[in-house]
Amino acid sequence: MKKVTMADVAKLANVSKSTVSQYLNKRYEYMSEETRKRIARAIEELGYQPNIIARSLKQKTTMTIGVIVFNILHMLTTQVLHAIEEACQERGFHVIVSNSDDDPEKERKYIEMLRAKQVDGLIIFPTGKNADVYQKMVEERFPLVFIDRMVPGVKADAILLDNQKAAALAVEYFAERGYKRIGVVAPPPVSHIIPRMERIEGFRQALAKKGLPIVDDYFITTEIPYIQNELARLFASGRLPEALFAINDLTLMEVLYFIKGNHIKIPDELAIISIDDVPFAHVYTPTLTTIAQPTFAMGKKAAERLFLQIAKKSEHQPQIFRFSPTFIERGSAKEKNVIRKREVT
Amino acid sequence: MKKVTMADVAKLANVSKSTVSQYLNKRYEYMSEETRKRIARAIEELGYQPNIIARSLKQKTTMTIGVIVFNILHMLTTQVLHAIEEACQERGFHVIVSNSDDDPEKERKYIEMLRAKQVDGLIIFPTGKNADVYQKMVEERFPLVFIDRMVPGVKADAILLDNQKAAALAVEYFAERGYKRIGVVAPPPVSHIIPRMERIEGFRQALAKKGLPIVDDYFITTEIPYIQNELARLFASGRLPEALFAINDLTLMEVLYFIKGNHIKIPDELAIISIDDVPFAHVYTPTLTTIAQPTFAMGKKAAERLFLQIAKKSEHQPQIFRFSPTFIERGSAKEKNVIRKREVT
DNA sequence: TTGTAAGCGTTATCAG
DNA sequence: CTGATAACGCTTACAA
Repeated sequence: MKKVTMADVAKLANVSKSTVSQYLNKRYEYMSEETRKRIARAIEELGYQPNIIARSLKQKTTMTIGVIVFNILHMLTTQVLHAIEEACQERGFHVIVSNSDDDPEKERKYIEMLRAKQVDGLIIFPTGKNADVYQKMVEERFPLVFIDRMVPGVKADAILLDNQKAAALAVEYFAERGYKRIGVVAPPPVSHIIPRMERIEGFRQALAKKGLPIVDDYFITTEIPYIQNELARLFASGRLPEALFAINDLTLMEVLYFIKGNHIKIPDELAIISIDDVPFAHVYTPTLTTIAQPTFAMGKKAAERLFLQIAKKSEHQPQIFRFSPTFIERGSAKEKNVIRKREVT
Repeated sequence: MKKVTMADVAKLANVSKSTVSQYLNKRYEYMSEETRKRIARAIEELGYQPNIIARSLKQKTTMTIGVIVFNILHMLTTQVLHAIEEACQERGFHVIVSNSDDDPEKERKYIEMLRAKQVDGLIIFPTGKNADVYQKMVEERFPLVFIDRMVPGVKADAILLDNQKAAALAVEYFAERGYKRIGVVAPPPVSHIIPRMERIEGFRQALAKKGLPIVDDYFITTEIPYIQNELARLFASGRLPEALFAINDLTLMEVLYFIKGNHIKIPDELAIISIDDVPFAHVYTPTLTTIAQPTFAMGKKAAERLFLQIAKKSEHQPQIFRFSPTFIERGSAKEKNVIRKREVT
């Protein structure tokens, strides 16, 4: 498959490459109707397709951005990706998606590769463990925005949920309905995963603020695969809380699985609120009360901030954006201690 | 932000660009220990990063493939994308993801753009409406594989579910358990969306084969937003079937929503089987009997076939791969007409 | 209004 | 073992 190049078109149309180039870049203002047509015909005839790689080399811009996610199967990821893709589409950008699998090594390698490929900017759901690499990028003024997680000390744009508020929303809702023994389910808090810390800490503080007991046993913070065990142990000992706050969709799934396996009734025996408005929340029985992240808005904002940086690399003031969660009241948490008839919610 | 190039490294190391190039491509066989070290040091010192764009221009290969999906929020898409990404990762390829939104125009534009960007191949979840464009690619021997849907007349690799079998699996399961009035829920059958046709037709044929009545009213084939209405109309008229086959995750959600709104009992009043093993199938009440697509295997296969084509463009025999669905028996369809105690499944 | 020629940062082909 | 030198396909001054 002989690639046809600009030179071929030029030859056929009897003009020079530069004229063809002008044509392609729609600068036909100073071009005779005549030549324009000849070029158009030549292009048509040869089935010419410009080679953007060559152009990129010259222009030093690829109209491509990279997105590195740490968990491509996470619901938040999918939705944010969707928003980013859409925003890019509008501006003629393309998106290279890479999955770091929450492995800092992989993440580092991807950043390097993507930059070698000359992407115009990077949106990262950071593992949090490559502060040096991130820092280098901001020093070089390479367009960068973090999303979902941020990295302390690295002065870059970050798009985050107001995690503390999300936790408070859950606790307050429970508290106002008479729940006292409230637990949280999360992966282990580790210092470089900020949202996790904020959600767990926010939960603790909200509890304190409401004057509710803080019981260590009710902090189920262990890796996803062990959550079942932990929950089972509590249950067996008869010390299960009355309400549970699941800090994301993955932990929610574990909680639901546990509940199902043990024939526990929601919300009567155990009330549930989770962050992330899972797609089946409204068809589940009972319907699930959740705290939604504005995923679409977040993705869009991330893209916008990136474009801003790309447009004027120099004086960009990095900023942290906290998005407010939305409380979606459904049926998995209700007034406590009220006898009601059995109903489908 | 002066980009440091190979020339800079060469100068600092006191060698020529070609030598540096050799070094970068790990051809140090014929290189003195001495120069190698000098180059390494120079690279280190300058923080040199190769520019892959330049290399691509020369080598005519970008180590990048494009994936065009028609619905980025569909569960199948997410999972297949994950598999593709992983396969690419292993071979050092990158993936540009684009969403055609099932709009042929957009799809066409994307194909063009991506090819202009010199991607080494394309994996497409086709809208089905751009036969001419697809055809041109196969004629040019441009690496291409279709997934999920295929395009009649276009001789390209296609990775598909055995849709007929999937439908038969559902019908047989229902039939063997005494269900007679079985319906299907799907978007409208249109000739260019093959899996839809195959699933609906497969359903019809399986019904015939089992000697079950084929009732027009039980073919609920309308756009997603109208499914509720359609279902409601049937329900109001008292002619709701005993069992429903949902042809994908999106239609399943509609069915579940309807059921929930009308307090219908699964499986006693209405049994359900769907294609796509939704993530909440095992925590739903009752648990959901589904027909899973081997999404991961399909994505992997798609990538493999594409790499095969990329490796030896010339003699590639296009092939259609039919993947067998897996029946996952859970609780949303049971023996019919048997009184059982109420149980949590 | 159009052509010439010099890059862009690599790789590849040959000499040396 | 190393170095010139010519591509790769396009853009962009600068001429004409």
